[in-house]
Amino acid sequence: MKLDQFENDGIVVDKALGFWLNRVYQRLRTDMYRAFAERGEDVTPEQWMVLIRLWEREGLTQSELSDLTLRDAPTMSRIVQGMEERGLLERRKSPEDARVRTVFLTKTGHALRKKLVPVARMLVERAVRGIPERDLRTFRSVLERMFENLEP
Amino acid sequence: MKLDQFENDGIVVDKALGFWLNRVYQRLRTDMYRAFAERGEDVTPEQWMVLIRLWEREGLTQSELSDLTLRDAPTMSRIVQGMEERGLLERRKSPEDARVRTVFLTKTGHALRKKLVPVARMLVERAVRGIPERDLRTFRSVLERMFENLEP
DNA sequence: GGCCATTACTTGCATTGACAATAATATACC
DNA sequence: GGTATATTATTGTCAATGCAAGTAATGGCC
Repeated sequence: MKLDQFENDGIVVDKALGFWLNRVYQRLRTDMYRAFAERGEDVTPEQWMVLIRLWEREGLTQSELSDLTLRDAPTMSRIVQGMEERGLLERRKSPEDARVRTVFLTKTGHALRKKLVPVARMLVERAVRGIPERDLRTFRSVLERMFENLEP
Repeated sequence: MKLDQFENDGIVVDKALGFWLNRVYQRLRTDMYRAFAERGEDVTPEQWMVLIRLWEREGLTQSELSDLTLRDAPTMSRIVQGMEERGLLERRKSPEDARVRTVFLTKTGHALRKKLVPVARMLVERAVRGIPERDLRTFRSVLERMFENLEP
């Protein structure tokens, strides 16, 4: 199908930023999920984001994880619940504040680091293959600027 | 929170492409959904993509819509089903091929065009505000290249 | 000390999404 | 013509998401 084929009051669909962002984001996400699954690890990209944060620092609260990953509280609640059921982490009631649940990795959760980090790195390398470093810097700066431009 | 704070075997999280893609895509999507909702139209961004294709050409089959929007068949089946229940479109059995259901807009579906296109255009304008045209071209070409680099 | 707003988390509901499996129909090939 | 294969669409399952509403605990303020 030829690109630039659909025009709607000036919105050329196949050139629309949202269209391409969705396209690339979705495919990147699916690739990552499949790559993990192929290695026998049923870890979603969203769980991966949580793992990365916890490898760096354990004992984060759910709301800290929400902020760091830009998910709302209900979503984070369910993600960590799923990860707990899978044995990747455990939640402990904070002794200082009974409302808070702090999150700690299990042995399994820690072990995934060695296994999955190279896979993720390989995916990124493949995604950016052949793209000049200069263009990637521009790409990133445009993303950051777009993010600032959007709703707070 | 300072950026570049989390490093995992060389993956600097807050610089990671996937992280930023997700960030921007998610926020763009949510902004669009809210902008439509504020104007009283309960249209999701995914339904919006379908509308755009149908405004351009009616009578597309579900599988054509799947291809055009990069959704798989079950997802498209449910999206158009939801839109049909909302009265935005109707599905008709193809006379040539009994397996196929072709999709046509209702009056309501057509009417949304005038109402929502300016909203979408406003969102894009806000998102790219202050970004040089040159950088946007680079941005788009990087997205396209990344898409090619990923799984077919 | 006691009310009240705030915060942390959970649950409910609806949509999107991927994958697997199924039903119905069409096409290819012998 | 008849069987095998492919295509179109649907349903089921599970996870992620946003919003709204609810629960529990904290903290401020009088």
